[in-house]
Amino acid sequence: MPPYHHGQLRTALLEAAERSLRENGEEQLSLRELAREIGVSHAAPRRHFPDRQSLLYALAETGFARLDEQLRAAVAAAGEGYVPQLRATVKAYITFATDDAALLELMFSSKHRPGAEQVVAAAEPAFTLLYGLIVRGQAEGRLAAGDPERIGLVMFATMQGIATLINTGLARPELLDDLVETAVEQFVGNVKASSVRSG
Amino acid sequence: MPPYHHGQLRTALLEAAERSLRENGEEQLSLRELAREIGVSHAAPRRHFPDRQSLLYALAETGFARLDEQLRAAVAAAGEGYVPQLRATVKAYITFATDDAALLELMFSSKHRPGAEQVVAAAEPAFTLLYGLIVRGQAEGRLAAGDPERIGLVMFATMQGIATLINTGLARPELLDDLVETAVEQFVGNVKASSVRSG
DNA sequence: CGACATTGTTGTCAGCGCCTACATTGTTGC
DNA sequence: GCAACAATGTAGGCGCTGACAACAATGTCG
Repeated sequence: MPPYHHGQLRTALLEAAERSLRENGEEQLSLRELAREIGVSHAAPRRHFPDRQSLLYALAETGFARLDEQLRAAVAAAGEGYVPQLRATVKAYITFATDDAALLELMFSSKHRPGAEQVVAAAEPAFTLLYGLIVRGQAEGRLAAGDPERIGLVMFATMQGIATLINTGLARPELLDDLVETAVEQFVGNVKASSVRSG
Repeated sequence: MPPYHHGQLRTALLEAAERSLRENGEEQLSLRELAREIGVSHAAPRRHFPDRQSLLYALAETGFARLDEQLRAAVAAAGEGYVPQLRATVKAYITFATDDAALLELMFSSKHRPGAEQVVAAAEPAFTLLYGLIVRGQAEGRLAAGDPERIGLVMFATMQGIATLINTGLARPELLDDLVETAVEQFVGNVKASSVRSG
Protein backbone atom coordinates (compact mmCIF):
# COMPACT_ATOMS: atom_id res chain seq x y z
CA MET A 1 0.00 0.00 0.00
CA PRO A 2 1.51 3.32 -1.03
CA PRO A 3 2.11 5.97 1.57
CA TYR A 4 -0.44 8.69 1.97
CA HIS A 5 1.98 11.34 0.82
CA HIS A 6 3.59 10.85 -2.52
CA GLY A 7 6.58 12.93 -1.52
CA GLN A 8 7.79 13.84 -4.99
CA LEU A 9 4.51 14.76 -6.56
CA ARG A 10 5.62 18.05 -8.02
CA THR A 11 8.59 16.49 -9.77
CA ALA A 12 6.53 13.51 -10.86
CA LEU A 13 3.92 15.84 -12.33
CA LEU A 14 6.49 17.82 -14.27
CA GLU A 15 8.06 14.67 -15.68
CA ALA A 16 4.76 13.12 -16.64
CA ALA A 17 3.60 16.42 -18.10
CA GLU A 18 6.72 16.80 -20.23
CA ARG A 19 6.26 13.31 -21.60
CA SER A 20 2.58 13.86 -22.24
CA LEU A 21 3.38 17.14 -23.97
CA ARG A 22 5.90 15.46 -26.24
CA GLU A 23 3.60 12.56 -27.06
CA ASN A 24 0.22 14.20 -27.36
CA GLY A 25 0.64 17.95 -27.43
CA GLU A 26 -0.58 20.64 -25.11
CA GLU A 27 -4.26 20.31 -25.84
CA GLN A 28 -4.35 16.70 -24.76
CA LEU A 29 -2.52 17.33 -21.52
CA SER A 30 -4.96 16.76 -18.66
CA LEU A 31 -4.25 17.29 -14.99
CA ARG A 32 -6.61 14.49 -14.06
CA GLU A 33 -4.92 12.15 -16.48
CA LEU A 34 -1.50 12.94 -15.02
CA ALA A 35 -2.86 12.35 -11.53
CA ARG A 36 -4.21 8.96 -12.58
CA GLU A 37 -0.89 7.94 -14.14
CA ILE A 38 0.97 8.90 -10.99
CA GLY A 39 -1.61 7.29 -8.76
CA VAL A 40 -2.92 10.23 -6.76
CA SER A 41 -6.37 11.72 -6.56
CA HIS A 42 -7.61 14.14 -9.20
CA ALA A 43 -7.26 17.17 -6.94
CA ALA A 44 -3.77 16.44 -5.64
CA PRO A 45 -1.93 18.38 -8.39
CA ARG A 46 -3.72 21.49 -7.21
CA ARG A 47 -1.45 21.63 -4.15
CA HIS A 48 1.54 22.15 -6.41
CA PHE A 49 0.01 23.96 -9.37
CA PRO A 50 -3.06 26.07 -8.58
CA ASP A 51 -4.28 25.71 -12.13
CA ARG A 52 -3.39 24.12 -15.42
CA GLN A 53 -1.68 27.23 -16.75
CA SER A 54 0.78 27.38 -13.89
CA LEU A 55 1.94 23.86 -14.68
CA LEU A 56 2.43 24.92 -18.28
CA TYR A 57 4.43 27.94 -17.11
CA ALA A 58 6.68 25.68 -15.09
CA LEU A 59 7.24 23.49 -18.13
CA ALA A 60 8.08 26.54 -20.21
CA GLU A 61 10.64 27.70 -17.64
CA THR A 62 12.51 24.43 -17.49
CA GLY A 63 12.29 24.30 -21.27
CA PHE A 64 14.12 27.60 -21.64
CA ALA A 65 16.76 26.45 -19.19
CA ARG A 66 17.35 23.29 -21.18
CA LEU A 67 17.43 25.22 -24.45
CA ASP A 68 20.09 27.51 -23.02
CA GLU A 69 22.15 24.51 -21.87
CA GLN A 70 22.00 22.84 -25.26
CA LEU A 71 22.91 26.01 -27.14
CA ARG A 72 25.92 26.62 -24.91
CA ALA A 73 27.02 23.02 -25.25
CA ALA A 74 26.81 23.30 -29.03
CA VAL A 75 28.85 26.51 -29.08
CA ALA A 76 31.45 25.00 -26.78
CA ALA A 77 31.81 21.94 -28.98
CA ALA A 78 32.16 23.96 -32.18
CA GLY A 79 35.61 25.37 -31.59
CA GLU A 80 36.72 28.97 -31.94
CA GLY A 81 35.71 30.00 -35.44
CA TYR A 82 32.71 32.23 -35.86
CA VAL A 83 30.91 30.50 -38.69
CA PRO A 84 31.20 27.02 -37.14
CA GLN A 85 29.80 28.41 -33.90
CA LEU A 86 26.99 30.10 -35.75
CA ARG A 87 26.22 26.93 -37.67
CA ALA A 88 26.29 24.84 -34.49
CA THR A 89 23.99 27.26 -32.71
CA VAL A 90 21.46 27.30 -35.52
CA LYS A 91 21.48 23.54 -35.74
CA ALA A 92 21.18 23.11 -31.98
CA TYR A 93 18.25 25.48 -31.84
CA ILE A 94 16.40 23.77 -34.64
CA THR A 95 17.14 20.35 -33.20
CA PHE A 96 15.67 21.41 -29.89
CA ALA A 97 12.68 22.89 -31.68
CA THR A 98 11.97 19.73 -33.62
CA ASP A 99 12.67 17.26 -30.81
CA ASP A 100 10.37 19.15 -28.47
CA ALA A 101 8.03 20.92 -30.82
CA ALA A 102 5.08 21.19 -28.49
CA LEU A 103 7.31 22.36 -25.67
CA LEU A 104 8.84 25.11 -27.78
CA GLU A 105 5.44 26.27 -28.91
CA LEU A 106 4.37 26.33 -25.29
CA MET A 107 7.49 28.25 -24.31
CA PHE A 108 6.66 31.03 -26.74
CA SER A 109 2.94 31.17 -26.23
CA SER A 110 3.50 31.28 -22.48
CA LYS A 111 6.14 33.93 -22.73
CA HIS A 112 3.92 36.73 -23.94
CA ARG A 113 0.97 36.17 -21.66
CA PRO A 114 0.31 38.72 -18.96
CA GLY A 115 1.82 37.66 -15.67
CA ALA A 116 4.48 35.39 -17.10
CA GLU A 117 7.46 37.31 -15.75
CA GLN A 118 9.08 34.11 -14.52
CA VAL A 119 8.98 32.65 -18.00
CA VAL A 120 10.38 35.83 -19.52
CA ALA A 121 13.22 35.76 -17.01
CA ALA A 122 13.90 32.10 -17.75
CA ALA A 123 14.14 32.89 -21.45
CA GLU A 124 16.80 35.53 -21.02
CA PRO A 125 20.02 33.49 -20.92
CA ALA A 126 19.31 31.82 -24.24
CA PHE A 127 18.37 35.11 -25.88
CA THR A 128 21.44 36.78 -24.48
CA LEU A 129 23.56 34.06 -26.03
CA LEU A 130 21.97 34.57 -29.44
CA TYR A 131 22.24 38.34 -29.21
CA GLY A 132 25.91 38.07 -28.32
CA LEU A 133 26.50 35.91 -31.34
CA ILE A 134 25.03 38.59 -33.61
CA VAL A 135 27.02 41.42 -32.09
CA ARG A 136 30.21 39.41 -32.33
CA GLY A 137 29.45 38.51 -35.93
CA GLN A 138 29.04 42.13 -36.84
CA ALA A 139 32.15 43.15 -34.94
CA GLU A 140 34.14 40.55 -36.86
CA GLY A 141 32.58 41.61 -40.15
CA ARG A 142 30.90 38.28 -40.71
CA LEU A 143 27.36 39.58 -40.62
CA ALA A 144 25.76 42.56 -42.27
CA ALA A 145 26.05 45.73 -40.27
CA GLY A 146 22.98 47.43 -38.89
CA ASP A 147 20.77 47.31 -35.86
CA PRO A 148 21.66 44.03 -34.14
CA GLU A 149 18.08 43.67 -33.02
CA ARG A 150 16.84 43.81 -36.58
CA ILE A 151 19.50 41.45 -37.95
CA GLY A 152 19.08 39.13 -35.00
CA LEU A 153 15.33 39.02 -35.32
CA VAL A 154 15.52 37.98 -38.94
CA MET A 155 18.11 35.32 -38.15
CA PHE A 156 16.02 34.11 -35.29
CA ALA A 157 12.93 34.14 -37.46
CA THR A 158 14.67 31.98 -40.02
CA MET A 159 15.66 29.41 -37.41
CA GLN A 160 12.22 29.39 -35.92
CA GLY A 161 10.64 29.12 -39.32
CA ILE A 162 12.79 26.18 -40.39
CA ALA A 163 11.78 24.41 -37.22
CA THR A 164 8.13 25.14 -37.93
CA LEU A 165 8.47 23.80 -41.45
CA ILE A 166 9.97 20.55 -40.23
CA ASN A 167 7.44 20.24 -37.45
CA THR A 168 4.50 20.77 -39.77
CA GLY A 169 5.89 18.32 -42.30
CA LEU A 170 6.51 20.93 -44.98
CA ALA A 171 10.19 20.04 -44.92
CA ARG A 172 11.51 16.55 -44.44
CA PRO A 173 13.73 16.16 -41.37
CA GLU A 174 16.59 14.83 -43.50
CA LEU A 175 16.83 18.29 -45.01
CA LEU A 176 17.86 19.76 -41.67
CA ASP A 177 21.57 20.05 -42.41
CA ASP A 178 20.97 21.45 -45.88
CA LEU A 179 18.53 24.02 -44.59
CA VAL A 180 20.87 25.05 -41.80
CA GLU A 181 23.67 25.48 -44.30
CA THR A 182 21.48 27.50 -46.63
CA ALA A 183 20.39 29.72 -43.78
CA VAL A 184 23.92 30.27 -42.53
CA GLU A 185 25.07 31.14 -46.02
CA GLN A 186 22.22 33.59 -46.24
CA PHE A 187 23.31 35.24 -43.02
CA VAL A 188 26.96 35.56 -43.90
CA GLY A 189 26.37 35.92 -47.64
CA ASN A 190 25.80 39.65 -47.51
CA VAL A 191 29.36 40.48 -46.63
CA LYS A 192 32.21 40.13 -49.07
CA ALA A 193 32.59 36.51 -50.03
CA SER A 194 36.25 36.19 -49.11
CA SER A 195 36.91 34.10 -46.02
CA VAL A 196 33.25 33.56 -45.30
CA ARG A 197 33.67 29.82 -45.08
CA SER A 198 37.04 29.92 -43.36
CA GLY A 199 36.06 31.21 -40.01
CA MET B 1 -40.36 33.87 -33.41
CA PRO B 2 -37.57 32.54 -35.57
CA PRO B 3 -38.27 29.83 -38.11
CA TYR B 4 -37.51 26.27 -37.16
CA HIS B 5 -34.79 26.01 -39.74
CA HIS B 6 -32.05 28.56 -39.63
CA GLY B 7 -31.34 28.16 -43.32
CA GLN B 8 -27.80 29.46 -43.35
CA LEU B 9 -26.46 27.70 -40.33
CA ARG B 10 -23.31 26.36 -41.93
CA THR B 11 -22.28 29.78 -43.19
CA ALA B 12 -23.26 31.42 -39.92
CA LEU B 13 -21.15 28.92 -38.01
CA LEU B 14 -18.11 29.53 -40.18
CA GLU B 15 -18.41 33.27 -39.79
CA ALA B 16 -18.90 33.14 -36.06
CA ALA B 17 -16.07 30.64 -35.75
CA GLU B 18 -13.67 32.82 -37.70
CA ARG B 19 -14.46 35.77 -35.50
CA SER B 20 -14.13 33.71 -32.35
CA LEU B 21 -10.83 32.34 -33.60
CA ARG B 22 -9.50 35.81 -34.23
CA GLU B 23 -10.68 37.17 -30.90
CA ASN B 24 -10.01 34.29 -28.55
CA GLY B 25 -7.89 31.70 -30.28
CA GLU B 26 -8.57 28.10 -31.14
CA GLU B 27 -8.63 26.75 -27.63
CA GLN B 28 -11.47 29.01 -26.59
CA LEU B 29 -13.59 28.16 -29.60
CA SER B 30 -16.63 26.21 -28.43
CA LEU B 31 -19.29 24.70 -30.64
CA ARG B 32 -21.90 25.23 -27.95
CA GLU B 33 -20.91 28.84 -27.58
CA LEU B 34 -21.21 29.41 -31.33
CA ALA B 35 -24.62 27.76 -31.30
CA ARG B 36 -25.73 30.05 -28.49
CA GLU B 37 -24.53 33.15 -30.33
CA ILE B 38 -26.37 32.14 -33.47
CA GLY B 39 -29.45 31.13 -31.54
CA VAL B 40 -29.73 27.43 -32.29
CA SER B 41 -29.59 24.44 -30.03
CA HIS B 42 -26.30 23.04 -28.83
CA ALA B 43 -26.50 20.01 -31.10
CA ALA B 44 -27.48 21.81 -34.29
CA PRO B 45 -23.88 22.39 -35.51
CA ARG B 46 -23.44 18.64 -35.61
CA ARG B 47 -25.58 18.46 -38.76
CA HIS B 48 -22.99 20.54 -40.61
CA PHE B 49 -19.80 19.55 -38.84
CA PRO B 50 -19.76 16.07 -37.34
CA ASP B 51 -17.13 17.12 -34.81
CA ARG B 52 -15.14 20.09 -33.74
CA GLN B 53 -12.14 19.17 -35.86
CA SER B 54 -14.11 19.19 -39.07
CA LEU B 55 -15.17 22.76 -38.46
CA LEU B 56 -11.53 23.66 -37.89
CA TYR B 57 -10.63 21.96 -41.17
CA ALA B 58 -13.22 24.02 -42.98
CA LEU B 59 -11.78 27.19 -41.46
CA ALA B 60 -8.30 26.16 -42.55
CA GLU B 61 -9.49 25.59 -46.10
CA THR B 62 -11.11 28.98 -46.50
CA GLY B 63 -8.06 30.48 -44.84
CA PHE B 64 -5.74 29.09 -47.51
CA ALA B 65 -8.07 30.36 -50.22
CA ARG B 66 -8.00 33.85 -48.74
CA LEU B 67 -4.23 33.73 -48.31
CA ASP B 68 -3.86 32.85 -51.97
CA GLU B 69 -6.14 35.73 -52.98
CA GLN B 70 -4.22 38.25 -50.92
CA LEU B 71 -0.84 37.08 -52.19
CA ARG B 72 -1.98 37.33 -55.80
CA ALA B 73 -3.48 40.75 -55.21
CA ALA B 74 -0.20 41.93 -53.71
CA VAL B 75 1.82 40.61 -56.64
CA ALA B 76 -0.55 42.21 -59.12
CA ALA B 77 -0.30 45.57 -57.38
CA ALA B 78 3.49 45.51 -57.25
CA GLY B 79 4.22 46.03 -60.93
CA GLU B 80 6.57 44.06 -63.13
CA GLY B 81 9.92 44.12 -61.34
CA TYR B 82 11.05 41.04 -59.53
CA VAL B 83 12.25 42.51 -56.27
CA PRO B 84 9.15 44.68 -55.75
CA GLN B 85 7.00 41.62 -56.35
CA LEU B 86 9.08 39.59 -53.94
CA ARG B 87 8.89 42.33 -51.34
CA ALA B 88 5.13 42.67 -51.80
CA THR B 89 4.62 38.94 -51.48
CA VAL B 90 6.66 38.69 -48.31
CA LYS B 91 4.86 41.62 -46.80
CA ALA B 92 1.44 40.31 -47.78
CA TYR B 93 2.20 36.91 -46.30
CA ILE B 94 3.38 38.34 -43.01
CA THR B 95 0.46 40.75 -42.87
CA PHE B 96 -1.94 37.87 -43.28
CA ALA B 97 -0.05 35.89 -40.67
CA THR B 98 -0.20 38.67 -38.12
CA ASP B 99 -3.77 39.79 -38.83
CA ASP B 100 -5.03 36.25 -38.52
CA ALA B 101 -2.44 34.61 -36.33
CA ALA B 102 -4.65 31.96 -34.84
CA LEU B 103 -6.08 31.12 -38.24
CA LEU B 104 -2.64 30.67 -39.77
CA GLU B 105 -1.55 28.47 -36.93
CA LEU B 106 -4.67 26.43 -37.42
CA MET B 107 -4.05 26.23 -41.16
CA PHE B 108 -0.66 24.67 -40.60
CA SER B 109 -1.49 22.44 -37.70
CA SER B 110 -4.51 21.13 -39.62
CA LYS B 111 -2.54 20.59 -42.77
CA HIS B 112 -0.33 17.81 -41.49
CA ARG B 113 -2.92 15.78 -39.64
CA PRO B 114 -3.89 12.44 -41.07
CA GLY B 115 -6.99 12.71 -43.21
CA ALA B 116 -6.67 16.37 -44.06
CA GLU B 117 -6.37 15.94 -47.81
CA GLN B 118 -8.89 18.69 -48.45
CA VAL B 119 -6.78 21.13 -46.47
CA VAL B 120 -3.63 20.08 -48.30
CA ALA B 121 -5.38 20.62 -51.61
CA ALA B 122 -6.62 24.02 -50.51
CA ALA B 123 -3.09 25.05 -49.63
CA GLU B 124 -1.68 24.27 -53.05
CA PRO B 125 -2.43 27.46 -55.00
CA ALA B 126 -0.66 29.68 -52.51
CA PHE B 127 2.35 27.37 -52.36
CA THR B 128 2.49 27.16 -56.13
CA LEU B 129 2.59 30.93 -56.28
CA LEU B 130 5.50 31.08 -53.85
CA TYR B 131 7.35 28.31 -55.62
CA GLY B 132 6.96 30.07 -58.95
CA LEU B 133 8.41 33.21 -57.45
CA ILE B 134 11.54 31.32 -56.42
CA VAL B 135 12.01 29.66 -59.75
CA ARG B 136 11.57 32.93 -61.56
CA GLY B 137 14.01 34.63 -59.19
CA GLN B 138 16.64 32.04 -59.91
CA ALA B 139 16.01 32.17 -63.66
CA GLU B 140 16.48 35.94 -63.59
CA GLY B 141 19.59 35.62 -61.45
CA ARG B 142 18.08 37.46 -58.53
CA LEU B 143 18.24 34.58 -56.09
CA ALA B 144 21.00 32.14 -55.29
CA ALA B 145 21.05 29.12 -57.52
CA GLY B 146 20.39 25.67 -56.17
CA ASP B 147 17.50 23.39 -55.39
CA PRO B 148 14.44 25.64 -55.52
CA GLU B 149 12.83 23.59 -52.81
CA ARG B 150 15.73 24.23 -50.48
CA ILE B 151 15.97 27.96 -51.27
CA GLY B 152 12.22 28.31 -51.13
CA LEU B 153 11.92 26.56 -47.82
CA VAL B 154 14.43 28.86 -46.20
CA MET B 155 12.69 31.91 -47.62
CA PHE B 156 9.39 30.60 -46.50
CA ALA B 157 10.81 29.81 -43.09
CA THR B 158 12.03 33.36 -42.74
CA MET B 159 8.63 34.80 -43.54
CA GLN B 160 6.89 32.41 -41.24
CA GLY B 161 9.40 33.12 -38.49
CA ILE B 162 9.02 36.88 -38.75
CA ALA B 163 5.30 36.43 -38.43
CA THR B 164 5.78 34.24 -35.37
CA LEU B 165 8.08 36.81 -33.80
CA ILE B 166 5.53 39.57 -34.25
CA ASN B 167 2.69 37.37 -33.05
CA THR B 168 4.53 36.33 -29.92
CA GLY B 169 5.54 39.90 -29.16
CA LEU B 170 9.24 39.30 -29.69
CA ALA B 171 9.22 41.89 -32.45
CA ARG B 172 7.14 45.05 -32.39
CA PRO B 173 4.66 45.31 -35.26
CA GLU B 174 6.13 48.65 -36.33
CA LEU B 175 9.26 46.77 -37.32
CA LEU B 176 7.35 44.91 -40.02
CA ASP B 177 8.63 46.94 -42.96
CA ASP B 178 12.19 46.91 -41.67
CA LEU B 179 12.15 43.19 -41.13
CA VAL B 180 10.67 42.54 -44.55
CA GLU B 181 13.36 44.68 -46.12
CA THR B 182 16.10 42.93 -44.16
CA ALA B 183 14.75 39.56 -45.21
CA VAL B 184 14.46 40.53 -48.87
CA GLU B 185 17.99 41.86 -48.86
CA GLN B 186 19.12 38.60 -47.36
CA PHE B 187 17.42 36.67 -50.14
CA VAL B 188 18.82 38.72 -52.99
CA GLY B 189 22.05 39.60 -51.20
CA ASN B 190 23.83 36.44 -52.22
CA VAL B 191 24.01 37.35 -55.87
CA LYS B 192 26.23 40.09 -57.20
CA ALA B 193 25.17 43.41 -55.75
CA SER B 194 24.71 45.18 -59.09
CA SER B 195 21.12 45.94 -59.98
CA VAL B 196 19.74 44.12 -56.97
CA ARG B 197 17.60 47.05 -55.97
CA SER B 198 16.64 48.06 -59.47
CA GLY B 199 14.39 45.11 -60.33
C1' DC C 1 -50.26 13.67 -51.09
C1' DG C 2 -47.22 10.68 -49.00
C1' DA C 3 -42.42 8.78 -48.45
C1' DC C 4 -38.07 10.34 -47.41
C1' DA C 5 -33.91 13.12 -46.66
C1' DT C 6 -32.54 17.24 -44.35
C1' DT C 7 -32.01 19.99 -40.49
C1' DG C 8 -33.48 21.27 -36.41
C1' DT C 9 -34.56 20.09 -30.77
C1' DT C 10 -34.13 17.84 -26.26
C1' DG C 11 -31.87 14.84 -23.23
C1' DT C 12 -27.91 12.29 -21.71
C1' DC C 13 -23.08 10.80 -21.02
C1' DA C 14 -18.25 11.02 -19.64
C1' DG C 15 -14.36 14.01 -19.15
C1' DC C 16 -12.37 18.26 -17.96
C1' DG C 17 -10.72 22.32 -14.77
C1' DC C 18 -11.73 24.36 -10.72
C1' DC C 19 -13.55 24.68 -5.96
C1' DT C 20 -14.74 23.32 -1.03
C1' DA C 21 -14.63 20.35 2.89
C1' DC C 22 -12.20 16.99 5.17
C1' DA C 23 -8.24 13.50 6.34
C1' DT C 24 -3.57 12.42 7.00
C1' DT C 25 1.14 13.46 7.71
C1' DG C 26 5.35 16.31 8.92
C1' DT C 27 7.17 20.05 11.78
C1' DT C 28 7.84 23.12 15.40
C1' DG C 29 7.41 25.47 20.00
C1' DC C 30 6.24 24.63 24.68
C1' DG D 1 6.45 14.28 24.24
C1' DC D 2 2.84 16.47 22.68
C1' DA D 3 -0.29 20.02 21.05
C1' DA D 4 -0.86 23.37 17.49
C1' DC D 5 -0.17 24.20 12.85
C1' DA D 6 1.36 23.92 7.95
C1' DA D 7 1.72 21.01 4.15
C1' DT D 8 -0.14 17.62 1.29
C1' DG D 9 -3.24 14.26 0.25
C1' DT D 10 -8.69 12.51 -0.63
C1' DA D 11 -13.74 12.84 -1.72
C1' DG D 12 -17.37 15.06 -3.72
C1' DG D 13 -19.54 18.47 -6.53
C1' DC D 14 -20.19 22.40 -9.97
C1' DG D 15 -20.55 24.06 -14.63
C1' DC D 16 -18.58 23.59 -18.84
C1' DT D 17 -17.41 20.88 -23.02
C1' DG D 18 -17.81 17.50 -27.17
C1' DA D 19 -20.18 13.55 -28.60
C1' DC D 20 -24.15 10.74 -29.13
C1' DA D 21 -29.19 9.08 -29.49
C1' DA D 22 -34.05 9.74 -30.01
C1' DC D 23 -37.40 12.61 -31.70
C1' DA D 24 -39.74 16.75 -34.32
C1' DA D 25 -40.29 19.98 -37.91
C1' DT D 26 -39.46 21.13 -42.57
C1' DG D 27 -38.28 20.74 -47.59
C1' DT D 28 -38.43 17.79 -51.75
C1' DC D 29 -39.81 14.72 -55.03
C1' DG D 30 -42.20 10.52 -57.09
